[in-house]
Amino acid sequence: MGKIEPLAGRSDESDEPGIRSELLEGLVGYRLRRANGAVMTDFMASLGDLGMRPVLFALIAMIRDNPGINQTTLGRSLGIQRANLVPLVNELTTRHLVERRAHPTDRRAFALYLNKTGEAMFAEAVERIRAHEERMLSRLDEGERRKLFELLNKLRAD
Amino acid sequence: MGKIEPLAGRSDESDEPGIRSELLEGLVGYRLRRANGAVMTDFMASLGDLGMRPVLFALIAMIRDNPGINQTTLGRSLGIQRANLVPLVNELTTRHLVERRAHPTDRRAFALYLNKTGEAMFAEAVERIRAHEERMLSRLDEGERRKLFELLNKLRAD
DNA sequence: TATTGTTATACTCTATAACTATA
DNA sequence: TATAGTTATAGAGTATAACAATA
Repeated sequence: MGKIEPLAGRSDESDEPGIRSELLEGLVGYRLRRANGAVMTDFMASLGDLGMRPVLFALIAMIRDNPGINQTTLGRSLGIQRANLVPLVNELTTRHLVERRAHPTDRRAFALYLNKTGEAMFAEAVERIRAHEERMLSRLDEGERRKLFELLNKLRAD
Repeated sequence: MGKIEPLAGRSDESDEPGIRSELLEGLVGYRLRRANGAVMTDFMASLGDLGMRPVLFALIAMIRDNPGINQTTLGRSLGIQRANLVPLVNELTTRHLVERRAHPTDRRAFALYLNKTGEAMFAEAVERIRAHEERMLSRLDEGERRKLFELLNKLRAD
């Protein structure tokens, strides 16, 4: 049979007519950047009016599922540096979504908890994110979705 | 047989022991953000000393494969807004990697070209990116790589 | 009127170094 | 000595609005 096609049989994957972008389209880094950008844009369109951003939701979700977690562990879990976490947690406490309580054993640390307002925000956000995710994955069947997650997981080396 | 496992059979995908992150790990948005971050970090570690960043390389690669392209088309092809493209192209011209020439038919526009220095930079960057990409995809076999690209492409709705 | 390139601006994310108070 | 949280700061990506020159 013929030669192996570069990717999916398309010689020009750019949306711009007459513009070649095969080189970039063949790079995971580029694909991830574009896919990530598209998802971020839809996320903001879906939850922007709540004042929710991807990072803030990640914090809320982690604090909810790990009540009493401290900032260092939280940051390490999400790939966010301690220093960059501070203003984010500040934002959440200012908006009364999260509480900093005294840590039971370590007086250097805070124990983070979601409060009532935070729980309500989480519920509303999760609901919207469900629709948002469904929109992003709409062209993939169940098997493809599993496969995508599996492959993205294999990619992660962090 | 038994119930369907949520994802890949792991109940806790966090790297932090005792920390639950199933909710986030089940979101494409989160997976893409983390994968993208890991790839960006390795890219900078691999090409940072060249003064190369993912966006700059994307510009160079596109100008190389589309000599004479104008800034608006370039930006649209890469998902970068015209206004944000200006300082990036400025940086490339200042470093003598790219030239702005008069557009043959449209006096409002510039025609962008890679010059000698730009070609050399492109060659060196491509070589390093090859190794970088291989590193990122090392845990995926050829079939998995094809599949990943196919699925990422299906995801893109931009 | 619409489009190209541009300026200005603001927000967010990320990275680094250094400080304090506790461990 | 090391760690948790913090402050300060700088770089980079992204978004919007508005303008001059040209189509």
